[in-house]
Amino acid sequence: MDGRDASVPGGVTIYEVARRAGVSIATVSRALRGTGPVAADTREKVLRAVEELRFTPSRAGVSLAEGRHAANGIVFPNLSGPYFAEVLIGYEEVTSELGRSVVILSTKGREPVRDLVRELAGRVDGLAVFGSTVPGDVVGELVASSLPLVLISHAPRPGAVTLRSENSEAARALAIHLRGHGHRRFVFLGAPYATGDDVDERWQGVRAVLGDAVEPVATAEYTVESGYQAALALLGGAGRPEAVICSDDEVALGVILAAERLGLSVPHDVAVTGWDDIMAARHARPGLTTVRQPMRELGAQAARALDRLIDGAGLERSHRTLGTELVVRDSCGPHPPGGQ
Amino acid sequence: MDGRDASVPGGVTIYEVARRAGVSIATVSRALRGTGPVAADTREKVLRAVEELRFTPSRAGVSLAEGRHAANGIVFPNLSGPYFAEVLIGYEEVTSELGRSVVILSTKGREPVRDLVRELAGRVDGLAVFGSTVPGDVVGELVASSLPLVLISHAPRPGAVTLRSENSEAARALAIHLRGHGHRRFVFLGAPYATGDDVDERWQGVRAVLGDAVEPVATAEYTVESGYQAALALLGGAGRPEAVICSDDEVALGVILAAERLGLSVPHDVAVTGWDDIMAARHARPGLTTVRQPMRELGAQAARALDRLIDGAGLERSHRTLGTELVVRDSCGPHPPGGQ
DNA sequence: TTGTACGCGTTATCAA
DNA sequence: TTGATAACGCGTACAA
Repeated sequence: MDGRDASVPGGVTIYEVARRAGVSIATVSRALRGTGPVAADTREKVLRAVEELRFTPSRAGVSLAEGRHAANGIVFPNLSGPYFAEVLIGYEEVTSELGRSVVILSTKGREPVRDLVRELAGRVDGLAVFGSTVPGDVVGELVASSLPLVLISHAPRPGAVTLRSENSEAARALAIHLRGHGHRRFVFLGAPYATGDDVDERWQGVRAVLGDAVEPVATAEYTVESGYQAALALLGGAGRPEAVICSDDEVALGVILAAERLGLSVPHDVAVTGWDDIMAARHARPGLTTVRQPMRELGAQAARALDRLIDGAGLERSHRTLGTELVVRDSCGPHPPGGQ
Repeated sequence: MDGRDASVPGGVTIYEVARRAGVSIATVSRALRGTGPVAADTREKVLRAVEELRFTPSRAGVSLAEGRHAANGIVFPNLSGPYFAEVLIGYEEVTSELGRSVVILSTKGREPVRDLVRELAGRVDGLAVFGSTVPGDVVGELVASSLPLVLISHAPRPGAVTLRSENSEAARALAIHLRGHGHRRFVFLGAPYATGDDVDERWQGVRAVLGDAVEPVATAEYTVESGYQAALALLGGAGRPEAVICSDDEVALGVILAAERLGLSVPHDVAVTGWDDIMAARHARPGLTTVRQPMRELGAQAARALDRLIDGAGLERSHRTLGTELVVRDSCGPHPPGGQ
């Protein structure tokens, strides 16, 4: 028993197993994969040799011969907040269940994104890409290529399978709820970066209801820190809005922190809402009113769609929208006890 | 221009590029990799053909020829909390910078972990594995194999490179600080699962200072929810401890929630401390006293150590401990204004 | 400066 | 039931 591994460099090969078992490599392959007939005692010999040599087929050899990598990739901007991590959890779980490995790529602050994506594309059978993580032309290149592709949180796009959570209706419902609290002057904090992305849909939905009563204000990023900084300016000066509708929960948590810092009460002095329903939204004080988005399910469905695409099970529905749910807690305004 | 990709199945091959450019595959390879001499105009022709055909070398072919995967793996239990995600961020960043892809594997709730790890091991040049994610015999198998291996948050182990944050001293410092607040009856919530893991070191350090004054209490998991449930029982009954020292921040946040639910004030009625200094620790109310652990750095150093191991730059220090820092906020007890 | 040809580790076809 | 052997796509001595 020598402790060599079957990794590419200097690993045990199928030839050594074959020699040790006194058979040909074809027989070893058949015995291991269960393809084709193998006599019971022959199989025994082979399995023994495999065990003694600790043989694992070289993945590169298998990939080359099989014509597939048995791996899928996923591209996201970063993993700092809960959102992408949650989606990744769902994606990894399903992909792994389907017998494929998961290769990740974070694009945040990295330069030739095109090269990185190409490199990744070359080692997987399919790719899931978050909207807004990759320049449009690179997406175009991917779409043009024959590589199975799913775009997460992305608007419908011809030639690609897209997937996202519902934004517009939930945004309307949220705006209506806030107006019901009697708020009149709103700010949408975390203004959208790109037309058609998730945040843009939320903004459009909110504006459709509130019209000129809501003003968009940008943040540097969709993070707690950015929300905090933006809110210090927003809430500290004159003309403080009555309600701050945030692009997402992290920004909203930053606003709550800023309000506390400024000695303002949420929701009495200012109402705050988020989006996503990350875990901290429930734990925040006051509890954060938000829109729940099925983050893991988003990743899981992306993985399943990709699998179907790879297995070429016909053309599948090219766009899918997952349901969301308004979660009313205490940050949006006072509710009568026993009510909603 | 035909939109075929260079993925394994049916991709454009180097032969087609060579034919189109009117050269041999050797020249194409040289032109692309910069190995060996190529005439300027020849290179032009090759690059043009590459662009027109959208050629990307098949990763499987390259891996087989080069004898390396240009990919590293990482094994963790799950990605639910910030801890593993943060370490992963550091790991991915450095690994990517070093020109390698990152393949992830989550073991939580998955069954033949040994098979999954073997599968992963077969497609990477090196592996980072969190302590306690993989059965001991599987770790043994990995150590015995020739695959470069780094164990994160793991005790020193002959034959493997290990890496962890400092626990014992910080735990002592924390315990001493708490005793300084006048607390006398302690619970360590989130009792260790395994001897020698991070939490065990924390527990040992705390007990070394507090002796019989501290009692270990287990939680189902190291999560907010588990901490919450455990704390409901712990704080709701008789004999409530004066201070709850938690295995990590998430459990501690659960305790704070439970205290609030029970109408108890932190730190007045009960002091609470965590470990890790995740972002929510700062945002919690009261601010959570904790021990800061350099999570990203842990991942980054694991990646670098693995790289050195792979490039065979001699035997490197086989165990490394990263510094931690006691972060005193308000959850551990009242501090004089202007103090600490 | 360029091309031929072999090797990398598998899978799978086709004879035997 | 088994064994030669031809792909698979690429890198690279070695020869030209």
